[in-house]
Amino acid sequence: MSVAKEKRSRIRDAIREGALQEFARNGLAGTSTQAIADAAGITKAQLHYYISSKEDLYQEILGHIFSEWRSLFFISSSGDDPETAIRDYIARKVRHALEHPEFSRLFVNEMARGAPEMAEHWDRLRAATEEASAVIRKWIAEGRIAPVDPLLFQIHMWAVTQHYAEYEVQTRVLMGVAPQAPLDAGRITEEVTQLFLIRCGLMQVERAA
Amino acid sequence: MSVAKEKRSRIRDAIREGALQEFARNGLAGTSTQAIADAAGITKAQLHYYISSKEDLYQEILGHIFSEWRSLFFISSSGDDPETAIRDYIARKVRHALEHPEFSRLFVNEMARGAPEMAEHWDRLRAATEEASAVIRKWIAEGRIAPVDPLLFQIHMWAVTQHYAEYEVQTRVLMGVAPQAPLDAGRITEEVTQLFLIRCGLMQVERAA
Amino acid sequence: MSVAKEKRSRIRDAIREGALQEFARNGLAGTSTQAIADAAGITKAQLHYYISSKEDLYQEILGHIFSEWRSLFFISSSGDDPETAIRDYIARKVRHALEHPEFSRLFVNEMARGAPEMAEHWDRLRAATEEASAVIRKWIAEGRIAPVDPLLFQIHMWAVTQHYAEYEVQTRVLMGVAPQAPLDAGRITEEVTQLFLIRCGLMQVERAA
Amino acid sequence: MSVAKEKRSRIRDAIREGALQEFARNGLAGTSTQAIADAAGITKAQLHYYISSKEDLYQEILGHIFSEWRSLFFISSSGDDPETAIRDYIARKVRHALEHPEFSRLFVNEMARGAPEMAEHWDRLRAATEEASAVIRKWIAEGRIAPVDPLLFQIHMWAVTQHYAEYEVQTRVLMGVAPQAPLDAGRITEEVTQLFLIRCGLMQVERAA
DNA sequence: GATGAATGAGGGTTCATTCAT
DNA sequence: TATGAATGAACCCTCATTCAT
Repeated sequence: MSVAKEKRSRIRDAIREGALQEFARNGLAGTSTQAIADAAGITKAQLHYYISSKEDLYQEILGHIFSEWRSLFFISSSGDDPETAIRDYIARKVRHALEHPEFSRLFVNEMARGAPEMAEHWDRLRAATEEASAVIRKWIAEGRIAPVDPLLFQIHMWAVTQHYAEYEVQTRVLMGVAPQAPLDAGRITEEVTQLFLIRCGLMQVERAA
Repeated sequence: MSVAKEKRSRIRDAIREGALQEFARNGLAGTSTQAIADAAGITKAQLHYYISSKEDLYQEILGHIFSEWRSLFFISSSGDDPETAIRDYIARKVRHALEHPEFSRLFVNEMARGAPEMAEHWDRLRAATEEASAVIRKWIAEGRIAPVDPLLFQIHMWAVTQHYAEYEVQTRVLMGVAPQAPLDAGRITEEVTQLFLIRCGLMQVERAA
Repeated sequence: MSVAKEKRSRIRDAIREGALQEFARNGLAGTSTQAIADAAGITKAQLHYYISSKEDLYQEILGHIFSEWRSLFFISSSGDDPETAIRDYIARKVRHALEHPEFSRLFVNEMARGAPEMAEHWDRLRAATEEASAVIRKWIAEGRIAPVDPLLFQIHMWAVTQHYAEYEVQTRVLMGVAPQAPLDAGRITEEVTQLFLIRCGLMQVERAA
Repeated sequence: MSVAKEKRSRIRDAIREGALQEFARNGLAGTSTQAIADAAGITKAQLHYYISSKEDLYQEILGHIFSEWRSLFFISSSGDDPETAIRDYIARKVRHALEHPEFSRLFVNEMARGAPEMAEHWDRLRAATEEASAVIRKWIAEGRIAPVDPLLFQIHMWAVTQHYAEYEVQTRVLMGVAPQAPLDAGRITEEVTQLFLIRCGLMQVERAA
């Protein structure tokens, strides 16, 4: 019984994983259930035994991504000092973008479609963002960082870090990194961190030569 | 004669426009020729009279985007001083992202697929980027801006400005702007400009309160 | 005026010629009006100005072939002696098969379809064949040739000679003749003639070695 | 299980049979998958579940015909005496032409197109023909038959017997046989056999009256 | 006459989903 | 559960023919 359950669970994971890859690559409409079944190593008929429809599977995965991101994608409101919070956030986010680019790709694809499936998630996103904005505003009020637009500051950090997932191919071309080789996470994290720490006065610009 | 030519030209434009919208929304595979025809206000058979195939139309539009971008998307190597060059670049790019978000959306979608149709364009992109990097390096060498990684500096400006096109829906939600209302281009341009000018020492951080 | 007429006539000939080639190659259903127009060196719209429909053009060509054949394809009932009549017939037919194989190909293709368009021609064909049979029967009655089945005798001459048009490709392969090089008409005519002359006692078998 | 397999096998046979009929009638280009599906008594979508493409199905059938013919269409090199070998060959071939005329029709249709799909079969055909030619040459050398051109002798036997399949409609008209009634196989076989036996001295011409 | 444009029907094929076993 | 088979709707595209200029 437990063995059967475990197998079922393994198949479900394989489906989620395969579907994520395929949806991220080709979008909802551009992905065939056959492709998902192949990626999961099962037959198409078997796939339809585990899912109710392609759309539902897509929805489920979107929700999955969303919940994973809530922990990852917002400046923590824990007691960290601003610099630590920002450094951690950027490092975490860059690492995630390089290791799991499919998440971002599926996400941006959904945005391109006008995010019809996201309606139910917007409230939670807005709330989490507002929470982080409050933290930033507090930092500003306490004189711990220079004044910034809290919302746009977050959006820009998000934008820059996401970019490495979404434009991986282009970044490889521009940085001269071969398809399979890893991108230089250190160089990226360093430069991104500087950009935002300097912006809010937590780091000084190097003197010009 | 001229009337006929004009009509033909109008139809061709309608096709390009409609196809751009649809491809940007649903990608190559996810877009049906019926949808393109509808968007262009013509019949499917008529569409196929004007194009040779969906793939070719896609390619043509991709090339179109690419050539438009060459003028828009790189820091000009003209004699501008660094601040003017950066300000202009960001303003131009933000405006474009807000007015023609489909361009970026089609582009990021193509990236997600691994950019199979871009092969022929990479060389030109790399060359243009390298040219801009040379300009930035010169600025650094001349002590006109603080040292930055020239390539990543460009990538990040690109990332932040593109973001407003790609994540328009989300941005609206977070900024509380209704679907049809315009986003606050001034606020965005201002904050983005500050981010990058401060980074390279061309603007000072406001003193914390 | 006469010049215009001549041009029109030239176009009509080009259409017939082109259509014959195409129909012979790909059959009625398998031939597109575009292909015919191309072969005739005109536009598709222009073609439809000259013909009323693809089917009608096909019919016309079939009739054309048929009338050309009436003179070619039956043993002449003129006063020739049997040997001359048979020799002439075979020589004429082999030459025609090698020079205008399209005729036979279109014909056999029509047969394969059940010859739905031939209905009106059958009577004339049967009459002509019967006429020739009468000649043969007379020859037999007069003791000028050995007894043969007059109808089958004709059918077999027809079959063997047609074959060189219909199976030209295969014959080339078997005889080792390159695609553009001419088939050995002399060898073929000689052997075919012997076959039928020997059959009706007008030529002796070579003694076995 | 076995029932399912049997059903599948029956469907496959129905497809092959239906496709053969349709292809023989209208050629590759002129045959629609709908027509094949109808002939096989299945839906178009079902057809495409069993075949990979129309072209592949055509190829498969062509190969099928070809392999069936290898045993049928060459003078056996077994120890038969010449007369038996020739008599058997003709009888076999006439029977086949009358019973399975579609084979020949598809074949001749393929020839008309220039036999683009036959490339891979030519070698085997040439080899088999050459083998039979060797047998005939041996017969001649041994004085068992009169000298003939071995290749053309084969071609002509082939031509005459094929004819009854390819021109069945015309033959019916000329012989006055109603569409469904059987052709007189005996009369045909007899006359064809005489033609070739007489040619090679294995039978005497009847004395003229 | 000639031609670019248009169109309704149909071409081959794929697909998400269901069904029977 | 799992899987071959089936299906109706769609998909991309071509075609014979007509129309307007």
